[in-house]
Amino acid sequence: MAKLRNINRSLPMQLLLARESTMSLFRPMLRSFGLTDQQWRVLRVLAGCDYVEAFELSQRSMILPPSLTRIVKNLEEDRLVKRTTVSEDQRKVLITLTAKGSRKYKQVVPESEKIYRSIEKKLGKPALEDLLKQLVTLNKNLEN
Amino acid sequence: MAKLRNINRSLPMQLLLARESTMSLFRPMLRSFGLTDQQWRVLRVLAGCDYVEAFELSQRSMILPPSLTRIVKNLEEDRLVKRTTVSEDQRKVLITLTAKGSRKYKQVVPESEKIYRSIEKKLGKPALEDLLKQLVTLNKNLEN
DNA sequence: TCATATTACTTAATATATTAAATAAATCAA
DNA sequence: TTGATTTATTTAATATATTAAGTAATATGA
Repeated sequence: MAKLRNINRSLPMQLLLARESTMSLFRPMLRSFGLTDQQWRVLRVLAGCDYVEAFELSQRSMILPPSLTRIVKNLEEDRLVKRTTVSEDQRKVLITLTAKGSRKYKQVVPESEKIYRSIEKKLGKPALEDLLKQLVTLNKNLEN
Repeated sequence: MAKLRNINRSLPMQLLLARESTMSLFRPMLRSFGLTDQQWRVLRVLAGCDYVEAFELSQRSMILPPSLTRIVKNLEEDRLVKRTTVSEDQRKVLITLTAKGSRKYKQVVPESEKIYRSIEKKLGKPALEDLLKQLVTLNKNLEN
């Protein structure tokens, strides 16, 4: 019978496993701040600039537009972000962090970095750097 | 303000991106066979053995038990898998591939391998091997 | 042996992913 | 200028993820 490669030799499976091993270290911390993984990705992008268009936010947070609509709605109900429209193009939606959102972000950052450093310690900084470099290369080469 | 590392230097984000770049190559093919990513992961594990307990299937397909319950139910409705219980321990559920499921698996395998080889070509076999090795190491070292 | 704990799985509730279709504003072409 | 197209986002429908709680079968210990 046609045999598929073993899971240990499957790039998609190893990437899934790696993503899970990694996120499982951050998840409890994020939950303790009342944030889902995706909500944190959104806050993180918003913290880097004054406002972002929905489409760009979708790209940069790696969340598809339909999911983003709901996530932003929930974040808005929690008063962490604010949606506005820009008069020059009424189709576009701009999203910004509120003061409360900014405070939340600042609370999470040091905890996140703490976990990141513990990962660096477990893997070794050179190995981590090397892995990151290879992932960036892969992402560039598989870009559609 | 406390600043978080850039996304290009974030292991979780690069892993997410890499997983997406990779899966986006397989997804259209799987959909053309009427399979979701997760359904394929299940079929793939089942193809490797006569029967699997639900818990082991969950582990090996990287799908949490509550999701697996529904996925197996849907696969069962499509007549691709079958659920049975074993009398020695009535709590356990054994899942097996049906003949139809096995045929589906055999149809997908060569298409999957074709895509895999195209990835090997894009990245270079040594780079891919190296990346896989590093991911396996990461997964081992971050194991909880 | 019988109450208690554990195991294996399912249900439930909420959040997100994916694909397609809908909507409304902006642009383009005749 | 107006009808057709494109763009930006939202809605809808179905599938999956995550966490907590529930259920039934099995194992454990006094």
